[in-house]
Amino acid sequence: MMRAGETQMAKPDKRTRLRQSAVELAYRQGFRKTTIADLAAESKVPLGNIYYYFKTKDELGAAILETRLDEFHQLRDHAETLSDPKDRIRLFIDATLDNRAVVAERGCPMGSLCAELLKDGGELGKQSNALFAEPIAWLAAQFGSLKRTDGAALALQLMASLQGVSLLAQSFRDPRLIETEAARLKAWLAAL
Amino acid sequence: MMRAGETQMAKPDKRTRLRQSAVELAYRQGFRKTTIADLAAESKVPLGNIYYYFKTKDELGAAILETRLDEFHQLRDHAETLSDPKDRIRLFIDATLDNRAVVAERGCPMGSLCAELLKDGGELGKQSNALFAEPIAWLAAQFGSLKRTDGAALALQLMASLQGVSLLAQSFRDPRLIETEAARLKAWLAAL
DNA sequence: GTCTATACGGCGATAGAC
DNA sequence: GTCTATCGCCGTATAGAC
Repeated sequence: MMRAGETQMAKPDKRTRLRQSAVELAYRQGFRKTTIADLAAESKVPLGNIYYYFKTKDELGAAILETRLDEFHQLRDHAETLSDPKDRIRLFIDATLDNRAVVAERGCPMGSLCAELLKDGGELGKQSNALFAEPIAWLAAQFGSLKRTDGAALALQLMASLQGVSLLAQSFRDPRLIETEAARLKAWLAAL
Repeated sequence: MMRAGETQMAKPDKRTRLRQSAVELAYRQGFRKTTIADLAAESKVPLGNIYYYFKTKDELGAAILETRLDEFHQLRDHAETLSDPKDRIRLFIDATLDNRAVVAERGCPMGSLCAELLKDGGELGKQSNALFAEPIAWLAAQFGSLKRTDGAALALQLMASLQGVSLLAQSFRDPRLIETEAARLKAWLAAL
């Protein structure tokens, strides 16, 4: 039991800490390679206790996906405070650009996770689809606001470029690839 | 000692069978998820005997990378029988396009392998770099033959698009994404 | 709700007969 | 070179005291 006075100052509750640690570990070393013992060490929650919050490792994977999707939702909500659809799309490109240092080390937070879960072939692979489907649908809507009839195609093209360059930047451990491609994509966007 | 695949023997020897089965299994279900027992079943080589040919699982991984790199070399050699650099690049694009059905199921044979090995964080991840580095260098040379000074940038751009769309096609299980992107890339190439 | 100890299975790798 | 049996470790998950 928590003593009085610890409540306000305490770390986030265990479920939240577990989710955050799981997201971090899965991003750093992969979901499959991350063991419950790893998670126990990172989150400082005893191994057996983890199962009180997440009954299986797959439930943990679902929570990770949910967290990553929430991150996109926050980006989207921020972007929608801008009135120009091109500015909104620029903000999306900037999300990768601003993260280029870590992307060059670990890959795209969404893409590398999807790639892994898709190969694993379980139920999580199918669920991971939303991580691409939602951003693409949103991007397509933004391109649609620009009176383009090919919004869906443009959204796929943009997403593919960002995913591809993230993978290449990771392979070459070189964030400059992302700088180059982001600049090109912004020029392309401006010219649309 | 003679290695099969380098001979004209009617029936591939065990080493070759093992390598081929390992490539197939790693592509179908991932390298990490593939167990030596899986490989024994697929190749019909008894489990213990596998270790006569490959002392560790990592050696098997290195053989898989070598095989995938050889596949690119064959494509490159075929492409270099063509005199027009644009035709050579088109052949490279066609490699993904012609494979779109299986790419939409399992991802790009090179890209999905690199992504997995990079996340795993071992020595194989670093070795996998050649799978991107060689094609990109070759593509850059082809663009260079077109008197472009930005050949390296164009090569990265093309490779990123193909890798990205392969991942998206896999996620959506839809080979048509590859058709659309390949058509766009060919038009882009023709207009260079 | 929390935590220690452990069950149970599967994995890479080896031993050793043939 | 080949193959069966098995070792030792490590993974997920559970038992059960507190």
